[in-house]
Amino acid sequence: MHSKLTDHIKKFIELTEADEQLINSAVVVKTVKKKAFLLQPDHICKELYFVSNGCLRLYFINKKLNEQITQFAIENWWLTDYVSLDSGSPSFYYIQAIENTEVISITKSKLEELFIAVPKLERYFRIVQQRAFAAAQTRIKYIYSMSDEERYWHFNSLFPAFMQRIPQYMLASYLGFTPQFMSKIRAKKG
Amino acid sequence: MHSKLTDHIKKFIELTEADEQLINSAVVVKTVKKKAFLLQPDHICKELYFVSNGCLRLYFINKKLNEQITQFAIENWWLTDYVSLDSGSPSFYYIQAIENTEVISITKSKLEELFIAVPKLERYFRIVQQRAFAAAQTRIKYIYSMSDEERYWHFNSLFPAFMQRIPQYMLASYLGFTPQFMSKIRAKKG
DNA sequence: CTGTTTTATTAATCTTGATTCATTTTTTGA
DNA sequence: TCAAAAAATGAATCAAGATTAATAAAACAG
Repeated sequence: MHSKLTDHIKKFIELTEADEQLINSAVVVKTVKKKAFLLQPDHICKELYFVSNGCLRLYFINKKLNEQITQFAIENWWLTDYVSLDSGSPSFYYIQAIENTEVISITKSKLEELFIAVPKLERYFRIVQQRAFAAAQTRIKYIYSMSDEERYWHFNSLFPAFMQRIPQYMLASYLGFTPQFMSKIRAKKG
Repeated sequence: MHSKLTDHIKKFIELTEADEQLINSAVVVKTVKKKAFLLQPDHICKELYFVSNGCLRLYFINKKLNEQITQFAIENWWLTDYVSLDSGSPSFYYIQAIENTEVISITKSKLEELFIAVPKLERYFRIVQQRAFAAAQTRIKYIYSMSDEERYWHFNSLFPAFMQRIPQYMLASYLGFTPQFMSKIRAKKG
């Protein structure tokens, strides 16, 4: 019994058939239509989402009442509001499907049970979290070492396929500038 | 046999006396004089540092040849360049002591051995990494929802004691603006 | 102590990217 | 298939914070 999730886990640790069954019976597969929400502000985030198919965005509404995207998640990425999940405090975020999406969802409490039943999963999540933090370190470095225009071209060169997949205004939001400024940049070079 | 590190670990998981001995014999205590370096660019980062006393900063030199600080670490915080550590690629960063500092240092390879000898340490590091990532999520939210001036006052209200501890120009660097702008802000209100 | 380095301040000018508002193009759903 | 909504573009003006340059104050080493 395998799933996109256990396939992913097996890239990092070994799983027995029994482990896989424990994992797959702890999770729930959810199909999320484009524009549907998995999390909304003021709700307490109780689940982690592993994208098996499609694309999610994490965003909040800023003081100017604009959507500010802070993360995307595509296939094989985990997404959740760890602040709300860890502390039990209400979230400030929306998690929304950008495309029709399939996620493998696990609740915080089921995950804690799973860590007891399959302790080596701690290792998998330790590695995943370490990589996520490394990515965040790198992102903060980019934020503080490139202008907005440079970050646009940089993102462009690193993830051309992803850029085809999302509306431009969402990338502008993620990169922290306005759609108008993005048009200006694009008009210049290409 | 305890240390500041095992005390910290015991806040998250239980350790036997034997576990503690294994941990403490895998690590090395280093005293780092103010302004001394634990990591410099072009070197491959092979160690993780747990600050038992003092204060470190992680920074790189940006295109304008200024120091850009991206992280601080005080007592009970881990600091390393996870990108270089994970991938074995040369680092872009400096890790430098801001004060005379004592760190508990462990190499990547010793840590891997320790994970085999004391598997429950995976859980400790999983939790530590998850919190670090949650902090990074929050930081990115602040970067994209407050002006530089707002972030200054916000930091000021959250960490007044830490502000006493570091030169102002380092905080300006961490917050992503110039010392001149910081003086302007301070002259206004406080 | 005292000269030197490090840190902080002030002010004038300049730049990047925001804002506002209008228009055009593309996508979507009934 | 076509109206309506969503997404992208364009241009004029504006503002937050950078740059430059000079000075002042504090910390430090010999």
